[in-house]
Amino acid sequence: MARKKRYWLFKSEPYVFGIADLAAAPGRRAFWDGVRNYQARNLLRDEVGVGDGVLFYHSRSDPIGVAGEAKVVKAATPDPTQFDAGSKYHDPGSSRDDPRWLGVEIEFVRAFDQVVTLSALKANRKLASMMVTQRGARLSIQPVTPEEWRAVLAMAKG
DNA sequence: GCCAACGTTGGC
DNA sequence: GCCAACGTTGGC
Repeated sequence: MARKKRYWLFKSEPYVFGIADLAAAPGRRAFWDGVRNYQARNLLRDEVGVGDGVLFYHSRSDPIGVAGEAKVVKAATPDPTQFDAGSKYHDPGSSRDDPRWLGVEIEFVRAFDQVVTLSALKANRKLASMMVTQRGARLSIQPVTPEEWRAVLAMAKG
């Protein structure tokens, strides 16, 4: 019996790495690096699995919101940027024997014709308790319920 | 660019 | 182990 599919929202600043970059990546896949928050790291390590659905969210952009859909294709492995002294994600306190930071690999599924904006998410009563619509929700890897996932995809069609 | 909200650090 | 200071995130 396969594990149950889960859903997530991954935040990214599109001028660093956006849905278009994922679509243009080799094999339309990319390693999700740079997560440097323990709560997000723990989700990647313990909860995020192959086959899970990902809402690709653009933060600090215009428009802000969910820009497309991706899926997890490889479970968490050590994030190589933590060992790279030239990377802005370098963490001198992490060792190869006991890596502190992890990342998963995701694959492009589709870009929405129009971004489902944060203001539209906030206006949808079904999404009143969705994490991303809450004030001050900074977590970069957020759990999404199946109901929220369906509601967001329905908005993308509309 | 501002700044509120949040996470982390470090003195005690 | 508390909590003030500091650094970062991210909507506006």
